[in-house]
Formats: sequence, C-alpha cells, structure tokens
Amino acid sequence: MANLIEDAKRSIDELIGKAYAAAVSAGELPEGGLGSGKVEIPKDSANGDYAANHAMASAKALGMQPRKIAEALLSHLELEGSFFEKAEIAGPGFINLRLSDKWYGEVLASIMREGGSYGSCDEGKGEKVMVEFVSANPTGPMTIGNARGGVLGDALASVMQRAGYDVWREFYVNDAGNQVDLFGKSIEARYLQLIKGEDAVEFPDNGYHGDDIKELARLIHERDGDKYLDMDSAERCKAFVEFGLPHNIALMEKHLERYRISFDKWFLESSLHESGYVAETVKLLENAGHTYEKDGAIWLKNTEFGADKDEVLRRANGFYTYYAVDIAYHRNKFIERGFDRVIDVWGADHHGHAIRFAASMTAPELGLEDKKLDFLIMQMVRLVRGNEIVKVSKRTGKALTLNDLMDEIGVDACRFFFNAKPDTHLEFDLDLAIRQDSENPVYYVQYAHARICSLLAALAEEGHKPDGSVSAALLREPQERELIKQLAQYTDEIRLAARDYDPSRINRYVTELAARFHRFYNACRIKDAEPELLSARLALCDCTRSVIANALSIIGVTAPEKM
RNA sequence: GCGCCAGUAGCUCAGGUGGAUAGAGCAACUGCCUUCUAAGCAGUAGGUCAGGGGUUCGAGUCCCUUCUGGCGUACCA
Repeated sequence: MANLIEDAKRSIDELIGKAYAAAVSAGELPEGGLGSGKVEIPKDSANGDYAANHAMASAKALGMQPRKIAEALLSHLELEGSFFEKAEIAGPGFINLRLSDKWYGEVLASIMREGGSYGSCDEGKGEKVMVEFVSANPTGPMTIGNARGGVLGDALASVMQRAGYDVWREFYVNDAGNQVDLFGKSIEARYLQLIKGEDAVEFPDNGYHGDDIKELARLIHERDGDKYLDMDSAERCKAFVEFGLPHNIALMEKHLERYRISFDKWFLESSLHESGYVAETVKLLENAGHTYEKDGAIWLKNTEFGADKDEVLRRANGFYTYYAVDIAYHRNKFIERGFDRVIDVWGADHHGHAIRFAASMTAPELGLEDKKLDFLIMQMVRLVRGNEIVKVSKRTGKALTLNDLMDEIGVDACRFFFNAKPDTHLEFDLDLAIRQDSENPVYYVQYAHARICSLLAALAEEGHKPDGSVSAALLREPQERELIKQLAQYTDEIRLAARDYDPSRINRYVTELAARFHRFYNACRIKDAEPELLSARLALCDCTRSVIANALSIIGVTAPEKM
C-alpha cells in the first residue's frame, strides 16, 4: 500500500514545519504560523524533484519577502535521514528539493515486497460500487461504440478495485419493450421472405436491416421449416424473439469473453416486469403525488425535480416506458442490492437522459439520499475511412462489429486503443486500423516487457537472479532515477484514475514507463556491469517488468514474454 | 432556440483542483546495431493553445462572448 509520492510530499510538509518552528525559536521568523503551502513536482527536473511554495504562500501572513522566509526555512531544514538530500531556493521563493537514495531504495523495496498488489490503496474503503456498462441491445451484434464502452467500464472497474472499492460489473439486457418487438417483426419479415420470396413480403419501417437478422430467420427455418407460416403474427413474433434473444445474448457473451470482459451479472430487464417491480415503483411515485395523467398516459412531474421536461412512465397503451423501467432498475440496484454507488457508463447519445434521469432519482420516496449515482458519459466514436466519414447504425445494419474489429486488429490493440479519455470524441480510421501494427503504442509497451523478460532469462542462465534486495545508492544515472520515479508514480496514478473515472491515465502512464525503460536500457549496460551494479540493475528491471504487467492487466492487454 | 462534450504541432492526442521555457506518439529530416531484442535510442524541425474580452503577481487551465464540429431535446432505449 505504498504511495511514495504522497509520502514524499507529506514529508516535505513536516520538514518545513519543523524548520519553521526552529526558525521561530531562533528569532529569525515571526510567530503566527506558516500558511498552507503546496508541494508539487516541477515540470522541469532542473528545478528539483519536488518544489514547495510555503515561503510564497505565507509572505503576506508573516509580513516578509518570500525569499527571506525561504532562506530562514532553508537554514533550519534538517534533511539528515530523510527522503531528501538537497534543498535550494529558486525563483521567487520556491524551495526545491532533491530526492535521496533512501527514497529511491524505498520505491524498489515496496515493489518487490508488494509484488502484484503494488499500486493498490484503500481509498475506497470497501465501498460497494456497481459499474454498469456495455448493456448493448440484444437485437444485434455489438458495435465499435461497445468496444469503447467495454474497455472503459472494465478498466474503470479494475482501477477502482485496486483503489480499494468492492466492485461489481453488470450488463443490463434490454430484453423487453419496443425494440424487442421490432426485432421480432424484423425476423418475421425475413422468415416470410425466405419462404415467399423477397418481393412478396414488406419489411417493417425502422426494422433491423442487418444480415444477422437474415441469419436468425435462416436458422429458424432450418430448424422448424414452414411451421410458423400459418401462425398468428403476434404468436409467431413471440416465438422468434424467444429464439433470437438467447441466441444473440449468448453471442454477445462469447464476444465479450474474447474481449476479456466478464460480468458478475447479466441483469434481465424482463425480470423487473415479471416480478411487478416496475409497477410497484411507478405506484410509489403515483402515491407520492409525483405523477399526473395526460392523453391516457401517466407522466412523471420531472420538472419538480429540476429537470427541463416531464417524462412518460406508462404509455396510453398500458406499457411502461424505458424511463419507468430505468427508475425501477436503479432503485433495485441501490435498495434491493445495497450498492453505495452506481456508475453507469453511457454513450453521449444518452446524456440528455442522464441529466433528466439523475433529477428523477432525487425523489425522496425512492430513499436514495445517501447513495451516489454517477454517469460516465463517453463521447461517440467517429468512424472514418481515409477522409470519408462512415455512418453506422445498428438498424441499417452497416455497423462494423466488435468481433470484426478484433479479427482485424487484435484484442490487445483494440483494448489499448479504445481506452481513451471518455469525454473526447474518438476518431477511428478504418484504413489505419488495418495497419495498426508497429506504429500502435501498445506494441511499444509490450516490447518493453518482452525485452525485460528475455533479458532476465538470459541473465538467469548466467546465474544472475533478482535477489529481493537492492542498493539504490548504486543507481545514480539520470535514466535510472527517472525510471524509478515513474515506478513510484503508479499508486498515485491508480488513485487518480479511480477518483476521476479516467482509466485512460493508465495508458499514458504505462507508455511513459516503457519509454523510460527503453531510455535506461540504451544508456545503461546490465550484462557486463560490476556484480553489485548488475544486481541492482537487475532488480530495477524486474520491478519495471512487474509494474508494466500490472498496469497492462488493468487495461486488459497481455504482457508477452517474447515478441 | 435550449442543454451536454469538444476545438492545443501536418495527423492522433497529453497537459491533477491556475505556477517556472506548452509536451508525447505518428508523419518528415539526421545520426546509432560484429556487444543484454533496432517493434529500440539520441537529435533536428514543427505552435497566434479556434477568435475576442475579463479576473491577477501569474491563464492552455477560471469567468463572459463569438465562431466551428459532435450529440441530445420521442408515449425508442
């Protein structure tokens, strides 16, 4: 559970606090306390490893010039035995500090000690969190948008697990409602076309045009022949849905498994209808006076909760809307299943719904005051082929599927590529994707890992093995220090990725880690080094290998031993 | 119209709650393999941070405004 970055910052606060007290006793600084200064890592390491602005922050309170304060503090700064070996004043009054061997040694020691759990922290304190993601309609194959939502949700869940949350992954299956009816009608049309000929049967407006629907019709016909021909349409569609949905859900499960995502639960929308939970939830809102009737439908007075418009809960035809079902579903998550926090990963095409829905969920009768509902809205993936924008739609059936994508560029590249910052639009060039081989950063990182593995193997043959201890005092080359500093950063990176719901930080982190390793590798020979130096560098390599593998496992990318 | 997200190098994107000279990868150019994996390293070049105001010691970052792009504003989900 080591976080050497935070430890170093805290240590500086303490050292400066002590220096201030000493300076006050010596009569060099006035009493009254030091303002709350901030410790930062300067962009340019010429300004030290850490920079403290305490002197500047308390200039007003102490009635002195920042540089004078800094000088007084510096003269009483006791660095002996600390994480720092040197301190100096720079610029308007920054106190810049340089890390000591002790700190570097502690970084490597904690990695060796904690192994695969290095980087974890207990920020989450065991809070029960559900991450609901993908939740693609089971009416067709998953698209490239699901590729993004998939890694985003999965990597977020991983990052939060490591940050000490008790995490649950869930897929919500929309196996009821209008889209499912349409799905049944689409299969029906294809089925009848199969028998009567394409021109003899009209295809429904807004129907699903994809080839997968034709395939379902073909499978049904293959199994049961003309059996459904004379059946009542509603009954026929019901039978087709009962065939098509499980078929599609199984396929999604299979493709997501290939994509290295496994859910704790596939939650069926239909179960909320069957148990009467939707009706009960709507009743709850009705009884509380939050609804009214208009044009035969039941409306939620959503403007009461600050939303910009009201919403239909039950349609004039007696069916509940997705909106009512969503309220019931989230009530179920919090109340029935006791999650403290729910994070829904949704596409930007649902952000309007997210805002209004969040408002609805504040209805006091739902009892969610101390619960937290968050939305991670990811922007759309824009598909281009060269200069041409490719429009995708599940209905028109032109979408590039997740599975096609995995075939073309591989799971590793896919997961790495799509783990991008959620709130930026992502441009995906199909032409580029096909030749996303060596220019893809995922290979750069994997290469670093493979390089270390083969190095460790080669040295093991000569009898050299990491022995679990290391003298950081020997690792004084700038490339070695930069590499160790990056290793130390990992814990903080996980904490921030979890806090900001931005697992793409890990991509950037691990790419930089690989870069620093490559630099170190080119600058520092390991094989022919003096025995003690060799041993220290070997340990550094082993730590790097461990952290690269650790970080890649969050993104869901493999760490190959050979390339 | 209103709302959400974005606009940073030729391209794709980083830039924790304002800090010192705005970064990386790809593309371009120049070097480095008889020595641990060259899928690598070192270096050069590339910028009015969309435009305009403002806040302050200090703004890519905060506020206002204009422009551009994406998405939303269904008795679809």
